[in-house]
Amino acid sequence: MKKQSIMQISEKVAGPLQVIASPQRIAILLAIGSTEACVCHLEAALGWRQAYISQHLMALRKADVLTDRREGRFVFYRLKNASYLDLITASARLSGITADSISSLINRQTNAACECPHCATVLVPVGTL
Amino acid sequence: MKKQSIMQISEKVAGPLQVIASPQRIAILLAIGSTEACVCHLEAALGWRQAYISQHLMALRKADVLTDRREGRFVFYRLKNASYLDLITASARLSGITADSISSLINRQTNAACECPHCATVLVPVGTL
DNA sequence: ACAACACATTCAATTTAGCGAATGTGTTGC
DNA sequence: GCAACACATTCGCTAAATTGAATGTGTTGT
Repeated sequence: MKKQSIMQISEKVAGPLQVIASPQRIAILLAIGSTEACVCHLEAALGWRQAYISQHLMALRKADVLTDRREGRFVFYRLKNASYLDLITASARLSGITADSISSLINRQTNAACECPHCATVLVPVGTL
Repeated sequence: MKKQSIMQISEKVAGPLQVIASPQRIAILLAIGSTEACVCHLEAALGWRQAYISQHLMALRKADVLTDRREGRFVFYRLKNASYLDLITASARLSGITADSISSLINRQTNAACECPHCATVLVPVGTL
């Protein structure tokens, strides 16, 4: 009874880790951060092919890590649970990375190379025209 | 500069996660817990082949997760950094597992089915003879 | 309705991890 | 020294994840 239990629990615990445990997935989650981000934003931030990003997003969505929200032609992704960032931060500490260099990546909200409504609005406020 | 940085950091962050992210590895780390454990202990606790356990231990040792200490014929393994248990606990929370059911697994020190010096000493104290 | 855009999905090939089987290494007791 | 014990390591096969290429779907503007 106890021996079954430890493996049953371990399988559940491993679930979230297995989906996240890849450099690409980590980079995506960091790029999304605590806000929401569209695919074009991630394209600009990471410099990868669109289809490639969508593949990872699909996996993270199926694993219940991300939620998506459609707004016109754009689809915005957001962490379903902010604790995933804590998991990443904890793993970063174990890798000898300072909390600062992580949070500086997490907190960047907009990307100059991204043309989506969210980023564009911030970059070109109405008052300047 | 920034784009390179996010992938460099992500690779480092993914490191510890990739080694840990499997039900077997999680079970081993839980079985070791915050103390040290010999291979025979893990054999008794998990019910796996010895060579199979050693394979996982080897991987965890190469990834700097575990340290080993030889004492006679026995080799005792210990977490190199207790924060790995925090990582597991954090992932457990994300899986909807209570902290209690995790800590109850972590804290079991001895195993009746294990014949190693550590367990045997505790199970048969000198005063009872 | 059609073209352009933002994103999703499928398919196939390559790479990689998981795991059993066999064998090797270091230690103790006789 | 040799046999028994505790553990480590290598090899090879199978299963699964990764990723590029191609294509599909939904939305907007005209």
